Amino acid sequence: MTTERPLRVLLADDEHLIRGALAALLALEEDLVVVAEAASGPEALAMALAHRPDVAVLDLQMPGADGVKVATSLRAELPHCRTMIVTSHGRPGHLKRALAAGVRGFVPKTVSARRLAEIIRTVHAGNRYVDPELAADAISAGDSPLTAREAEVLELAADGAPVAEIAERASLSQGTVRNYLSSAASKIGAENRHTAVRLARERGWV
Amino acid sequence: MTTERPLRVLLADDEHLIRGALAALLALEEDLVVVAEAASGPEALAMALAHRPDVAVLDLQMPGADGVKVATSLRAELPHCRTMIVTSHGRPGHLKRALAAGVRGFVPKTVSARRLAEIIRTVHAGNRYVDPELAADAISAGDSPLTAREAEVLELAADGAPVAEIAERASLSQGTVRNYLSSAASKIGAENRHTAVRLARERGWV
DNA sequence: CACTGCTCATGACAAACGTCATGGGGTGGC
DNA sequence: GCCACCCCATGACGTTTGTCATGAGCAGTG
Repeated sequence: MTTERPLRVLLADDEHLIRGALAALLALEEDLVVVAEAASGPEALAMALAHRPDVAVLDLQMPGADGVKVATSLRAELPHCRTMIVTSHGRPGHLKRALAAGVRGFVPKTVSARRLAEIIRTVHAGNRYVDPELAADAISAGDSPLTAREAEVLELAADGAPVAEIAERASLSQGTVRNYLSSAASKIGAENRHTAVRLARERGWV
Repeated sequence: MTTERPLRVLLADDEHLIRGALAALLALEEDLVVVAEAASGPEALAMALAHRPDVAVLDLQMPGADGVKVATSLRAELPHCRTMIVTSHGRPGHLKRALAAGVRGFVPKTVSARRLAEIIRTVHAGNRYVDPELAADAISAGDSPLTAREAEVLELAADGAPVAEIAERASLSQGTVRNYLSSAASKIGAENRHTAVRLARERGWV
């Protein structure tokens, strides 16, 4: 691990404080070099295309496009580049979305920098790494019992919009919307759609 | 700034990655020394009492007790210690709560480490610092138009509970609850209580 | 003291919502 | 080809909400 070509890393996080600090810590690792930094989704994509990193470390929540979206685009445009997600809130749903997008690493920000460096190497080697606790959460939350439309309608109900508005935005009749909301709520075990939205959010089903 | 006694800093953030990285960056500043780190609210309090820092840099969201609660306790138990909050999401309400708790600095995590160090010095010198953008948000959100009971009832409605449950938990009649919710929603300009809850949250009125 | 504003309540009405039964159309599996 | 399951809709029903008018008790203010 001395004379080898260093592992090129892209760092994307909208929080300057964290991104800078992270870059500084990763720079301490001899075999890693941070070749680019980005503060938003689109910027991350542009930087990746310009600097062609081996591994892209993406924050989940960024302006423009979140980490998973960036990972999806990256997979298409820069297939050799491995992607991993670092996040503060480990919702089960995010993990699922990320894995579906071809992300190979998923870690909470509670890990240490040294550990993160190890995981970057693991991911670069072609292996996967998912934080055990997050994985356990995802398993215990189970798979979503909701159908595609139920989930969609529930999402439209998220900000407290009345049925009429949801119906219009989904191009459905009001009756249909109420049916979907009703079945979604009963599947989730909620008394009304508002608590249903909350619970579905917590379990990563929307 | 060479022979002076260094400025003692406590760092509290539940995200190990960020806390460690931050400590490393602040260590680069000659006049600052991180004397303690904590990963939770209670731990932050204990560490502060043990190490008596000059400035406590607290994350807003931590397990156990959030940054503002810690600041409140700190103010009582360690009055000479200045407190400041660093946060990812700058909700106007948080800022108001923080200032009321005697916090002297309030910054988003989008600032650079160098800037943070400057602000730590500013706060230590007895001055206040509030991120201009967050301050503007707080001002534009204005003061809450809600009466005490309206806010209380709205809060009980936060998780989507039906009126009957709210009435029971508030020891009010259902009719009264509906009146409060109605007037609160109309004051806020929301169509129903659920959006009212959301908007009130965003503006820091609950 | 009159006035204003908050608190709490009741009753009543319309609108919105949750639930159920029912049915047609589509897709995929066995 | 049958069956299961999803998608979408309609109509009907009872319940929950939102809104309004009204009024009593109780501060605090000028």
